[in-house]
Amino acid sequence: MNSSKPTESELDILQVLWNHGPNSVRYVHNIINEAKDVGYTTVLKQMQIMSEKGLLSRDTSQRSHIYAASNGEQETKSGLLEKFIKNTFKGSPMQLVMKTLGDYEPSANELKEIKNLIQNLENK
Amino acid sequence: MNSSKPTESELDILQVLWNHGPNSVRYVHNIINEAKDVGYTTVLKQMQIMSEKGLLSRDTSQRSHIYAASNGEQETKSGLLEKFIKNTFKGSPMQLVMKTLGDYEPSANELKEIKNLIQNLENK
DNA sequence: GAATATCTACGAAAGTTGTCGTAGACCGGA
DNA sequence: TCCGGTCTACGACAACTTTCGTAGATATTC
Repeated sequence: MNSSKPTESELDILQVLWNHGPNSVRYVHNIINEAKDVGYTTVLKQMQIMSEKGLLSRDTSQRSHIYAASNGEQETKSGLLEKFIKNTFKGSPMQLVMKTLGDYEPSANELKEIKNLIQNLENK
Repeated sequence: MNSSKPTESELDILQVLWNHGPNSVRYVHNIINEAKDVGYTTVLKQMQIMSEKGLLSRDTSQRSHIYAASNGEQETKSGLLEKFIKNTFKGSPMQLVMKTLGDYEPSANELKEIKNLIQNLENK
């Protein structure tokens, strides 16, 4: 259950693995380091811990271990979303949607996209 | 800046103060205790810390201090929302909205509400 | 084959969050 | 006036997160 609730910096690592597929610590560190300054062994340690927790799996057959996300991106984000809605919007997905639309005022194209999705939902 | 980014349990306290107005630790503790078991001094300590952080203000003129939320509910939630979108949805509010609608499939009435909001946004 | 670079493993430390126990002040009723 | 209840303040602790230094093993290069 904890596996679907990564912390903030764990999420950074997962994003890299989701976007680029299974990779080494070196690779992940390079990507993350572009956005924020962090030591190599910091990322290494974090990925080892994530491995223990079950968030990542790893292939240790080569000297440089290859890590992969255990759970899918959508599944994991659904877990985080649920928790966020519960904590911040009293469990009401609608409140979240309404506030997001209100706060960020989507472009005409984006509104179209949403309307399409709503259309699909209505036809169910 | 930190003032608009309360932690989970800080948010619990803020919800009570937003919903019921300025109140004592005793009052807040009673409400929170209905939902989850937590000691009185735990809530007290937390509210004292929130006071130091600036999340709460307090009136100490009576023996029982009265606490009030420093920042508004909508403002605070906007801050949390922004952070969540940044961490989890690469900063894209649309991704969040689409995923929420997909995950929770709102009722016909709720869809109507969203369409109304979209209508309003289009007329701007 | 010696020096250099790269990797993992381990341990430690600092910061954050959430939790309470205890002490001491104060208040209200018997 | 004394006792039980209530209040704040203080400090401590455990769990979790984030960070990295160092050591030792293994490749790579000249």
